[in-house]
Amino acid sequence: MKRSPGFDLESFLPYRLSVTTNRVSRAFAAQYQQEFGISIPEWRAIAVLGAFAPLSSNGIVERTAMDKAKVSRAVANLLKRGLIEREPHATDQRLIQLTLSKAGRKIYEAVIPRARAIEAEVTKGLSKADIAHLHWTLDRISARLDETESE
Amino acid sequence: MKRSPGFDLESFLPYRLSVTTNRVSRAFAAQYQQEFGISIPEWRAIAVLGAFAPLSSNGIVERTAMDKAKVSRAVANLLKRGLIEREPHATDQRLIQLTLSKAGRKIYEAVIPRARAIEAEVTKGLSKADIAHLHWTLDRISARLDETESE
DNA sequence: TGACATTCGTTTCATTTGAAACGATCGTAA
DNA sequence: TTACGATCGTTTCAAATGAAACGAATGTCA
Repeated sequence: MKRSPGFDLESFLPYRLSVTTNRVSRAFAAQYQQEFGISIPEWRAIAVLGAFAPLSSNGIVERTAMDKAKVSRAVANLLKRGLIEREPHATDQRLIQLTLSKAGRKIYEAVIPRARAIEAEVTKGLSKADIAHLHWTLDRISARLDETESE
Repeated sequence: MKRSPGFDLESFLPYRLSVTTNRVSRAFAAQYQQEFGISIPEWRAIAVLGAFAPLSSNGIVERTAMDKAKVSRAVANLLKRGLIEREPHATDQRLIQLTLSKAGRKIYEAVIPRARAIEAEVTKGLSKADIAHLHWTLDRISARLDETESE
């Protein structure tokens, strides 16, 4: 009557994903933190502002998969440190247009190559095809989650 | 002088890993929470105790990649709820032998097939080879992190 | 126009988190 | 034996987190 023989947590996919991802996140956070003094939420906000500014806070929410409270706090910090600038939206007073400041863009341009370097380091030993396959796999899983969550 | 043209956060591997993994974790946490009333740290402790009991708290730490504070809290909760039992180690008074109780094993055996089912659901559409490749890829990344961190 | 729901962003609240301090126990070496 | 450092597990503390409440602004529809 003994079921589930030899369940192995270490080969359980959600566990493996979680552990590996957390390690990667830590490695990155350490870099950003010590070299640029920014957290991961702040880095994400800077990244999308660098590419898509001007954006509202909600625009950042949509592009970073962070909830609005987190974005609000990240934005508040970046404003306090003068890395982004805000100005009211022309017609919709609820929206706030956010842009990288001079200093913010400087950090953006310093961080990007650094980020790419760390990404390359982590994926060293993987071929282009391996990496493409990983992205494809993550896409498939995400798609499955979309289906599952909307049931 | 404009560097880093078109950096795309959504194809940035650490970001993708983080977002996808968090979604998977949430989906699982919701299941465990509502069906069995246990958190992810608690579930992990139960999982390794189910397979390797008796274990000390430190044994759980080593097999779950959680820090000892987290394990300590999870163990305290499971004890309070009568899902695990503790008895002193024969020779080393610092160690505490932990085992699943009757009720704990019941939950363990109920959760395992459920966990496998959700895993199967998330990986639906992926072939055996795809999943094997994903595990292999995560192994490679972990190995790279091992090297990087020990430098 | 007015009433009502919705959206935006902030703030509050309870919970979770990891780092560090801690007491207790053990191993080791003088 | 007696120090001294290491290990085990708990607890404390400050920071991060997400859910929910909130005020302000906009959209919708009668």
